[in-house]
Amino acid sequence: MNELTERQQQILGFIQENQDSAGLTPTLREIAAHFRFNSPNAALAHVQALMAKGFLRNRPGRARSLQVVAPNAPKNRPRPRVVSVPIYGSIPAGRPEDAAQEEEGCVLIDVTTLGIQPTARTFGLKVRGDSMIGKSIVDGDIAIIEHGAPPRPGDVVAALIDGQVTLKTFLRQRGKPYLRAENPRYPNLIPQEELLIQGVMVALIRQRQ
Amino acid sequence: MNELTERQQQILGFIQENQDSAGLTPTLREIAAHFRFNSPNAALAHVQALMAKGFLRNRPGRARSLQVVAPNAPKNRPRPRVVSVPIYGSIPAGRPEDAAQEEEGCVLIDVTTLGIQPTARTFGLKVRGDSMIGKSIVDGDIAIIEHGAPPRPGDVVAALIDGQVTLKTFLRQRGKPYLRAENPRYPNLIPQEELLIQGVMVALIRQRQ
DNA sequence: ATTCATACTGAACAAATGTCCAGCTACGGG
DNA sequence: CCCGTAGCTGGACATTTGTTCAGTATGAAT
Repeated sequence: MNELTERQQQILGFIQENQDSAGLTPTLREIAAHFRFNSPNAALAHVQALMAKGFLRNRPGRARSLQVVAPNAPKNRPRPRVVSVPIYGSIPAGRPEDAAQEEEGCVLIDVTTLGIQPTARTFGLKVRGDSMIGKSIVDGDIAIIEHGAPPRPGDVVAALIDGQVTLKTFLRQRGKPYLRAENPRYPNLIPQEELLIQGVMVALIRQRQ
Repeated sequence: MNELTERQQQILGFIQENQDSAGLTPTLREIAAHFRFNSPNAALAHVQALMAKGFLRNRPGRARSLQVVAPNAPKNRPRPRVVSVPIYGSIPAGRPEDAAQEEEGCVLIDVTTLGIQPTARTFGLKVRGDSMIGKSIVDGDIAIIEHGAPPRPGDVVAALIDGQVTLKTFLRQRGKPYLRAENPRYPNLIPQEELLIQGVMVALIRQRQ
């Protein structure tokens, strides 16, 4: 990986900061104005060097099309589709998108990682407690749930129980569905009414404490 | 909050999808092309309606300056920065960016989720085996490693042992570092030479099998 | 029948923006 | 001394892009 000059690092940082804060990719003239260049060509020269070194790419001739590329990413790899997955601490009732719910940020994941359709309604569920420790799902983890997907036996699902959404393993016994906790300290759940499955867990994310 | 017409919802969604996936805000002509309008003015009319209803804002006269304003989202929320994290099955030796390594795709995660600096050198490591089951890290998981971060006692680290990179818990005993497997079937590792730490695990991702 | 809102078409223009060319200075290495 | 690289200046041009104006069609409400 080529080293960046000091000026190149500054310019790359400026582009990144603008995209983070204003959500707007700066133009060559805006970059030139920031660094007090008298010409957009100076900015263009640095940007071209950064592109040659694999830190930036653009769409030639298109306005504000600079994109920061992670240096270790393979070249010309089609950029995977990212979905923004809201994370909920709990979902007391109803639909994930109810505004009254306790939202705890979001996470961006590409759909290939999740193995789901880009249009799927997906949300994250903050795991509380240790009922799923047998499947190495621990307190604080974030379960990525695909809403509306029909569960298969063995799937970890988000189910609505007593007005709370909780994770359990979905199984069938003699054709009847039930939910199994993966911790012997918790009982299985055999619903008397129709089971309300919010969705199936498609991925798990654990963050550093 | 004003209701959106069907077409307005479609156009808003198109803008959001482009920003999420391509990271590039579409122009009025690109919106018109997508919806097969014959005139950018049609797209402009919808965009102006969305701005009047508070779902979009722009910088007048500036290219690609449409920004989605989520009515329920906090104001001025900084857009999360996504890093593309390459996933390696193993890292036999040396540096993660060695091209000869066995790469198994990548994952995009925003840096806030990872809790790291955007410039950090980060890679994913496919977990093999069950040596870390005591910390609920199982075979097939993807450990997101921040390269070069100094480990603290208790951190899970990617260490180079016998030419292989493996995950272990980093600890010190009487000032000397050693590595603990989180499975009683595996011994602790007290290195005779300097410990080669590739990085610290900052997150874990588990995908549906 | 009229009015209003929605959803466009068509054309033109000004400004923004990327790109190119020619050129300069300073510095380090051979 | 010469060459290559980095880091700019200055200017010009082509293209992209936002914006404006005038207009039509449709459906719903009055």
